[in-house]
Amino acid sequence: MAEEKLPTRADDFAEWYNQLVIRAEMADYAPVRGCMVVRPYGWALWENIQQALDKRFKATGHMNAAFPLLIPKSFLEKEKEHVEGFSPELAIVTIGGGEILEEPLIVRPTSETVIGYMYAKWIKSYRDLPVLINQWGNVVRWELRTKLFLRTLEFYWQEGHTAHATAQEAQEETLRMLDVYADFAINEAAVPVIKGIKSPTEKFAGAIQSTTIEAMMGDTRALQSGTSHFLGQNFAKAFNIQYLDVNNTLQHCWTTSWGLSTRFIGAIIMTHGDDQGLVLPPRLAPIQVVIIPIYKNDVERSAVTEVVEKLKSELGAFRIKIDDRTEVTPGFKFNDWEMRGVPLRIEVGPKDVEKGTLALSRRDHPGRAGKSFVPQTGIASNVADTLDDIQKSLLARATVFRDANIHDPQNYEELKEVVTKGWAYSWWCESPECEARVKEDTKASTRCIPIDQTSGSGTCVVCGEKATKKVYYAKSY
RNA sequence: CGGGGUGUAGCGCAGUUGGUAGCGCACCGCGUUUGGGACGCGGGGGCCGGCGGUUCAAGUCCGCCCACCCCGACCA
Repeated sequence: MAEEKLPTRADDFAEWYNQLVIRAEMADYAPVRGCMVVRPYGWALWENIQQALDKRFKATGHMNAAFPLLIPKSFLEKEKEHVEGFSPELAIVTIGGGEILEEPLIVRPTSETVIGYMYAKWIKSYRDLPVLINQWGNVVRWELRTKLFLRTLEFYWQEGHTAHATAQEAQEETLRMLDVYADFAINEAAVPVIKGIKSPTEKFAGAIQSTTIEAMMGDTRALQSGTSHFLGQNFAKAFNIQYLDVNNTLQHCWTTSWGLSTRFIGAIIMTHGDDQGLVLPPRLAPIQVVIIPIYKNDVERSAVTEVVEKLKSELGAFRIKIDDRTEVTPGFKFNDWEMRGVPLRIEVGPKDVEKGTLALSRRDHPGRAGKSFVPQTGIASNVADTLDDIQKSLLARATVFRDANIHDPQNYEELKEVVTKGWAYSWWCESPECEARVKEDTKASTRCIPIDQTSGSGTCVVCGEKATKKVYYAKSY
């Protein structure tokens, strides 16, 4: 077993995160620098994320497919911004089967190019549109500074790629999928997110416009948790994705792409985690209820086991785990499962057998504070209600925390102060110079221009010029 | 790639003026324990990052490499 205490978040948030990911067995370091192994407990969480998203993708008319890992290097070069954005972080295969390849292959950093190539083959007529495809897969980006889940050389994600007849349709798709991400984040992961538009300097390489869901982590830094891009006709032109319209005129398609990655696991950890460890949202938690039998001797054991068996059948609708390890004490198990973030714990001991009760502990109130004694009868509906309540309270708590750490600086000096301890929400004249100046002075970047903002105008907090949009500035992961 | 740091058991560390390696946790066995991180006894485990040098003798001194971590230029 691991050592007893994690560093606290206040002491060292980065170290808290690193140790927690390892000790909760979410992931581990792989032999290659910057690569991670996602362990079964972490992958189970990812599978629940996948399910929640995939259901939504299907409901909005998308189908899954699989495109290859290897892409001809020349493909990347067909879109100018795209190649400039990605070339520094490409892994390139130059030898295959012992022979030097005539054309090097890149390990996909994202799949716009191959998918664009295929779409050009498949799309002939307006009747073929829209094409709505998603792929679940992995990509490689040769990052310099890595951190488990948040930034690794290889990561797992989904990338949706769609082609449309009109710009408007493609823009609608971009926003539709941003809504899907926000709905997923808020309602499944209990992670409050802000939907917004990336500044031109922060957008995806090759996009006309990128939108994002931004979340605030427990140290107040921002995390881009999902993105959706309107690609205009950039890739359609680079790959000749064309169709004949109703008037028999050849047109370029309008395309989009959108992605959410295993980074989101990091978002969940850093949004809800506390000094005891992980706190997983009930709807996504691999284990929703852990049951811990407590007994001193064989007589007690058989009586307790009987209750546990009954619980097992009554709680069939939930993801449960019975921790019947004999080599560790109940006290150890309490701490262990709290560290792993299981939302609800049920303890069954001799006293409960006698009184017809159970001890129920909520993870969102760690330690003895979250423990209450409840009757065995009606446990299934009690569990359902409690999980639901935990889900709600996690979202509420994270939202309160976020809003308490968004500031409204009145001038540039205040902005510089505020971004050291939270986010700034300020008028921005939309000039890249002001954006760059803030980054230079504070390390905080623009996160997004939120979509939901009241119209109006003010003066740019940096230069004092007229501004019609407010933007979030924050340090980010 | 620039600045700083660290390499000794799975992890965290100690190792004195050079004398052939130890502690805590984890792991294995037995017993007692078990309602908030149990205890006793007994075990297993090391090319001391690598190569070379000095020396009768190097974890320790010298040189050169290598790896990793932290901080600065890029990113879901």
